[in-house]
Amino acid sequence: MQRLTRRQDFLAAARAASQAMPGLVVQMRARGDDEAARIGFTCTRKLGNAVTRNRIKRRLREAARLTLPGLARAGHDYVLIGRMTSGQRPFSALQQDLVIALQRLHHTQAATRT
RNA sequence: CCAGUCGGCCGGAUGGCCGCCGCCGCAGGGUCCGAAAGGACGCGGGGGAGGAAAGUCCGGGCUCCAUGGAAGUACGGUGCCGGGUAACGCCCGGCGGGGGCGACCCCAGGGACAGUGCCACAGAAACAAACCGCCCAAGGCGCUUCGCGCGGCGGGCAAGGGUGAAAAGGUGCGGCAAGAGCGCACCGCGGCCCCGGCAACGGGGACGGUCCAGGCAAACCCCACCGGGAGCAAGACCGAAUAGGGACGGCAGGGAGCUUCGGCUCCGGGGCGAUUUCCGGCCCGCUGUCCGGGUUGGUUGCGCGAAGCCGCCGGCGACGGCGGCUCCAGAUGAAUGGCCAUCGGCGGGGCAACCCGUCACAGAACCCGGCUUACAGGCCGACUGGCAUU
Repeated sequence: MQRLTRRQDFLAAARAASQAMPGLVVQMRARGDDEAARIGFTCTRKLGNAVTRNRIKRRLREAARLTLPGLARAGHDYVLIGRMTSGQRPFSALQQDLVIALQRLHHTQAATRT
């Protein structure tokens, strides 16, 4: 899955819909095309030193790798944001957080569209 | 065995499933993304965080910019001596001072007769001082009158007390009215000579008592030596559309004047705003090809190096020389992982099997050499002081 690399894309995603969960925050933005879904990760310095931030980003990436291919929708950008809990939370729970967040985002999108 | 000092090293291990990023070999065919440059997708093999990767404090390599040489000024840095090194503010070996029974540890450790400045509080005084004091003592008064006492003009002293971080070398003897390097001895200090050492410095000798005298240079300063600036977002290359720049060609291009025949000037003309008139503003044609610059983007710089390991030789050592072997991360919104199992370490519980909890500091970003700071736990070696034993 293609990664987000431009600051512009991250800022656009931040303005769009977001869903906070115990282990992470997910942002979703509809790009308005039919291309494949893309994904980005954000870990701020608030989360800790470089080792902590790296670990959180890797767990988020692994969760996305295992979860997103079945759930991500084409034409959307997803940004996963790490939280203080992302490093210690059991991996299965973190994965479940991601699934629920995606379901909720898709649900509210469908509701506002109609 | 206990206590301690110094130096070096490690800093979880093994396996399974699923992933990520480079490299090499094979294949060189196709597909996809992109305007291009370029990138992705196959099979096999192998590699993939640290001792500090950190702080970004020094020294270099490399790159661009600047620069004729030398000297000076300003600014910044360094500061016992010798050596090591590409270089250093680093390291090694010495010296001096201080601490420890000792192994050993600590020290910005040039200059305070070049000058300026500061030395809080206390104290009389912090650079040439006299508070308490010690001593001599005029005139005066009293008495038991060739003396003594009271008091003290004036003067001497810096020993004792007191203040202080520091008060003008220390101790002792002599000396003196009282004292004082005033004299003497020893110690300290200073320059001179001799000896040892490459040197810092050490040892010895005779001499010096105006030994005119404190500390701070991490206050300014003086002296000696060193130093161009910026940094991989350095720099190099590739490179579309659009706008703008240049060259060449094609088509269109009213009149007059001047002309060195290339053009120039004036008048007219056309276009732009919903439209008409007036006034004002802006523009001077259309099109094709090519060139240069350059944005998003891409490639490179980018890892064979002051490299690592082993051995021998030289050196007290830092280190150097020779020989052999090895190839060992290369990301760029940034790979080096996620999950699980077994073992291991530590803490707690239990006689035990075992159970529960936990696993330090911390993540490469152009590359090296250092310094500093952080760090659970552990290993090895040398040495010191005790105790015990033979």
